Amino acid sequence: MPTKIPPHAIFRALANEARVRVVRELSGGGEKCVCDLVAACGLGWSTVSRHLSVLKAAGVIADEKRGLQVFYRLTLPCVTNFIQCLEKPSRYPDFQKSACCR
Amino acid sequence: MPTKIPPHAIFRALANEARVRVVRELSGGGEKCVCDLVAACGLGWSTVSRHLSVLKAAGVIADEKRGLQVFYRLTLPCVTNFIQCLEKPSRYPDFQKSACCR
DNA sequence: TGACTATTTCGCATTATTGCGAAATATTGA
DNA sequence: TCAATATTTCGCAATAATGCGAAATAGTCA
Repeated sequence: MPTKIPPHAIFRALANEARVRVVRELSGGGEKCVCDLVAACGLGWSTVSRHLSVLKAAGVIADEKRGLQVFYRLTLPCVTNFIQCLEKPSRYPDFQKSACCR
Repeated sequence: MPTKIPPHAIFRALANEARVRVVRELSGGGEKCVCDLVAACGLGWSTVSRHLSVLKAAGVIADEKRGLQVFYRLTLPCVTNFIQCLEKPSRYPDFQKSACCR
């Protein structure tokens, strides 16, 4: 059982456009190899690899090596839900009336 | 209507222990003055004030001045839900079996 | 074994974040 | 108007994050 990672550390792991893009790519439960994620991010391999290690250290994703390739998958599906909530058009209502994430 | 703030910017706003603490203090829909939040964070006034401006710029909280004091409230309740999810003990299961945020 | 492929690690330069204290701003009440 | 209170803004120093390319590592296959 991994050590408990505090919420702000999870947020920190997600506080980057490329890392959110990785989460998006993995949303739905599928796996992607690093090559796919590099293509999706539009950044260098070494950069994406480090982003992946940040997400993995935070417990957001997990990896599995098969042959030459490493495949990543999402381990924290609620992140997907939350991102979807953040993208609803009705995102800025008053607390009382909010339909966001409910 | 404020400009749409991308998810990673929301995550960035929450990527700090003090700012998450502020969100916690405001969870439930109540208001708090800056003095309360300074006490809750255990940091200097100027530091907390800047944290509040970061959260406000991200659309996570809103402020209202009444008399000498400024009161803050949460505008994005799904953040509370997400934090609660992150704190569930069953946070690190496999994607398939996860009960997190469901 | 040796070449090839996929990925990670390292070191660097640039930029962003964090916390502080001092100073500025705004509101209230004598 | 003047002083007191509540909060924000500013400038600074220290630390962290970001992206890159080069080099290292690991697995596959001839």
